[in-house]
Parts: sequence; structure tokens; C-alpha cells
Amino acid sequence: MSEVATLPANAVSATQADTPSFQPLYQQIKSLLTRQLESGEWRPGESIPSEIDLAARFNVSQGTVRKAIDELAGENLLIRRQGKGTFVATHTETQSSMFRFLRVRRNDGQDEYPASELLDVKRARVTAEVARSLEVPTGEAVLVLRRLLRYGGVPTVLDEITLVASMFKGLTKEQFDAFEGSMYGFFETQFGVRMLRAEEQIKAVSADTTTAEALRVGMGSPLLCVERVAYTYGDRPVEFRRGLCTTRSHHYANTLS
Amino acid sequence: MSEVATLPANAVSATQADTPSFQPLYQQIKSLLTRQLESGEWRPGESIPSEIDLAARFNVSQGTVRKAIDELAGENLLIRRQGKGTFVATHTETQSSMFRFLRVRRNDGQDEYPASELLDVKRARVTAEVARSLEVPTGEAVLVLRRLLRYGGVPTVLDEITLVASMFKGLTKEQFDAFEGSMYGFFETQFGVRMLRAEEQIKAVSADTTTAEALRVGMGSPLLCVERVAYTYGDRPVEFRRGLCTTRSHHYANTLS
DNA sequence: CAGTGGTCTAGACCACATC
DNA sequence: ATGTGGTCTAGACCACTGG
Repeated sequence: MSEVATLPANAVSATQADTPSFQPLYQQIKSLLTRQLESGEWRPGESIPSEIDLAARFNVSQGTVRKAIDELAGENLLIRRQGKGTFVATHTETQSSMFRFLRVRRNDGQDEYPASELLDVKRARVTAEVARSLEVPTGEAVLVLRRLLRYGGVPTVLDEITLVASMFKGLTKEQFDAFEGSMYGFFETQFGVRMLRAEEQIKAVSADTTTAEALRVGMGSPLLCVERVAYTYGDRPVEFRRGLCTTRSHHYANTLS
Repeated sequence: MSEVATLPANAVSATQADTPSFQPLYQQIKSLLTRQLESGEWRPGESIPSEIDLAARFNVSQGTVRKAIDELAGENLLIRRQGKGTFVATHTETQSSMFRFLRVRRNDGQDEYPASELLDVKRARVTAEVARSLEVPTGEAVLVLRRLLRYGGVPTVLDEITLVASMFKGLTKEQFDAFEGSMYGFFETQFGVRMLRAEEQIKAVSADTTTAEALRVGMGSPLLCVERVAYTYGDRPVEFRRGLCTTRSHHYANTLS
């Protein structure tokens, strides 16, 4: 009972009839696991302890741990692999995990992953509008990356990415170019910043001169404007991104259910 | 044991070591429930039997039924309500259930549901392109509805909706106008066609003359073009929709996770 | 083979809604 | 008070993985 440091000494018992705001045991376990994930107790790609281990640590039944892990897996924080274990999700492993947040697809339905070219990295002060999205004071120091995605060599998406500078200390173009893998994989391994969730707002706009040139389309051509705010643990926003996307041979794909 | 007609006499036992393709019991229960939903055994909005009832009917434990229902609820086919029961999902009940598939939001973040105006209903033959999406032969008889969505009186989305005629026999503009509620609610109650899932492809286009007029924007203005294929039970496509959307004061919202 | 996650059971009790 | 879904347990066994 007193053997494990991570045991939740303050865990409420399963029965708590008079508690005004009832929280199930498995939710508490989930919170504990989330906190440990956030603190970096287990690195991305590593396995967490087995369900039986955790059940013993937390002094609950396996089924309760199971339900907590089920939810975390449903939120893509963990990945279950039968026979092997439960692993911390990462943006670095498979192609599909690297492009989990990319919704741009070919019109003919074939799978194709784009090549990314970082155009430049600049230090700047955040504008009022973006500051609101990032929940930081206006004028906060930020990094602004510009990036081009090419599908089969064809320039298709021009991204402008704003990051809170304090979380990405020392980020340079050279460091980025030396990295193999996706941008979120880069953030994860180099800065320990894990993108868990994002909200996107899509509009239609006309290409301005410089964008038209970069994407090789006519001035004034219609483009998708995809604005994204990406969040890490605790719903903390850490990235604002505005992507301009040609839809000659690609589209933005979404599933409703 | 022999009292209930719906009992699955052919349910495999829980253990089946040598079966090449193993299917868990709860998946079989899920299939049975899905079939009964599809057959209209329980109407949208009605409650299905309690977990205990179903467990007895199917001769399995309550936990197994629970897991089956959990998945169906996760797929939005059923809705659980603690203390009351489990209900067949519907597009007719609450505001939010009526607009479950609508992703157009105000830029300022306020909630607002649009007013719908059906412009016309026409009989036609399906084009090759749409036929492919609907998985019917080219030239199949279809209904084509045109509709305008207004947010706060401002025309914002112009939809052209193609339906396989054989599933919507007798649909007229008058019948539609007499109906209170959303379009999918109309389809559900009048024709028994339930939209369960949809895939959307989004592009940016320039407004043509007639669209510009309907949406009160300049000729050539950039618009979102949202193409949707909606599916009913068994992943059967039953609707193709092309929406043209102004994004002056609205946007298309999406969550990535 | 041992260890992991995945399924299934039976039973107890809790929270919520309704009568 | 009763019936519903929701939580939790303890234990058994299955399917998958890797040494």
C-alpha cells in the first residue's frame, strides 16, 4: 500500500454519495496519467507501464485503469498495441502519424504526402489578432516561419506559422533543415512541445501578388485560407498557422459524423 | 431461453480459438442491433430496450451489451441518457442535433443557426460525375433541390442537392415547405432515410454570375465550394451536395485530433 | 513460453430520472 | 420505490507479440 511513490494517496474511494461534484475513479486515474505524460515521465514513442502494473500502483482494478487508458487512446494521447503494450503517441513514427493533421488530399483520391520547404524564419512581435488566438499579450516575442508544401513537385500550400518564442528557444532554419520528418515531429523531439489537438477555420480568398507567384497561380485566383490554432496539454495554444492552398488538383477533406 | 424471437440462435460462444477470423461477441451484438435499427424496429427518438433486457434477449452479460451500445453511441447511432434509457439518434430533436452536420460558423464565434429557403425542386438524370459518388448508374433518375441558407437574413450558402429519386418518392417543394425542422429531419420523418455520416471535399472557386447574384457578392468573388456525400446504413451513399459559401462573415469550422 | 492488451462474466453499488 | 444507465471489482480466459 505504501510502496509506490506515484500512488494517489488522495484518491477518493469508489463510493462517495454525498460529494457534490462526483468524479469517477477512472477520470481521476486519467488525470494522473495525463499529468505524468505532460511532465515527460514517459517519452513519445515509449511504452507506459502495463495495465496490471498501473492498477497495482493506483490501487484500483485493471478495468478501471483500462477505461482511463481507453479514453486517452481515444484522444490520441496514447496508442494501444495488442500483445506489445501501450505507447505514448508521437508525430515522428509512421507516415500517417506524421501527417495526422494534414487534410489536403489529391482530387483523384490517391494518397500522396507532400514535400516541405522552409522558406525563412523570422523573429517578430505578435499582432493583436494572433495574440488573442495564442492567449498571450500583444507584442509578445514570436517566431514566424514561412513554408511551402509541394505535392509531386507542384507548390500547393503556403504556410505562415507563428510560434511563441519562449517555447521554441534556439529554433533556426539550419536546425530545421537538418531534421528528418514532419514539423510537429521536429517540435516534439527538439523542444518537447507536443501538438495534441487543433481548431481550423477555413475561408476562401483571392491570391495576392506574392502568394500567386509562390503557388504559380494567377493573381486573384481563389485560394483556401486555412487558419489553425494548435493546442498542447491543458488546451494551451502554442501555434497559430495561416495556410493558403490552391485547389486545382487538391482539396481539403473532412469527415462528418 | 426460447421466449424471444430476436434471440440470436446462431451467436457463437465466447470462446472460439480455432476460428480464423475472430469476431468478438460484442461486435456480433452490435451488428444485430444495427440491423434492427436499420429495419426500423425502433423509430428515431424512441428508446431501445434496457441493457438488462437486451442482455437477457441475447443471452450475454450486461457488460457485453454495454460495449456494443457504447460503440453505437460513439458513432452517433444511439444516444445514452442516464436514468432514462438509450435512444435512437434523430435529426429532429434539439437545435444541435438538427445542425449536426453544419460546419459553417460566424467569425465572431457566436452561435447562430441559419434560415433555410428551398428555391426549387427538379427531376433530372444524374451526371456521370455525381453518379460515381452516389454509386448509381449514370442517367439514374434523381431529384435536384436548390436551397439558400441565410444567416441573420444574409444569404451565405447556396446548395444544390442531388438525391436518388427512388428513395424520395413524392418529394415536392410544397411538402418540404410544410415541414418544420432541418432537411435531414425531413428526410428522416418523411422518407425514413437517415443520414449517419458524410464526407466533404472543400475547394476555393470564383463566383459565377448567377451565384454571385444569389449570394449578393461580386462576380468572381472567392467562395468555398463544399462537396458532400452523405451515407446511410451500410455506407450507402444517398445524397450528393454542392454548397457554395461566402466567407465574408462566416467560415467553415473543423477540429483536428 | 511469459507478458501484453482484449473480451466476457457476475455481481455489487452509485447517480439520475420518474412516479 | 423502481428502473435506467454508469462505475467498479475480481477473476477467467483469449488473441497477439516476442524471446
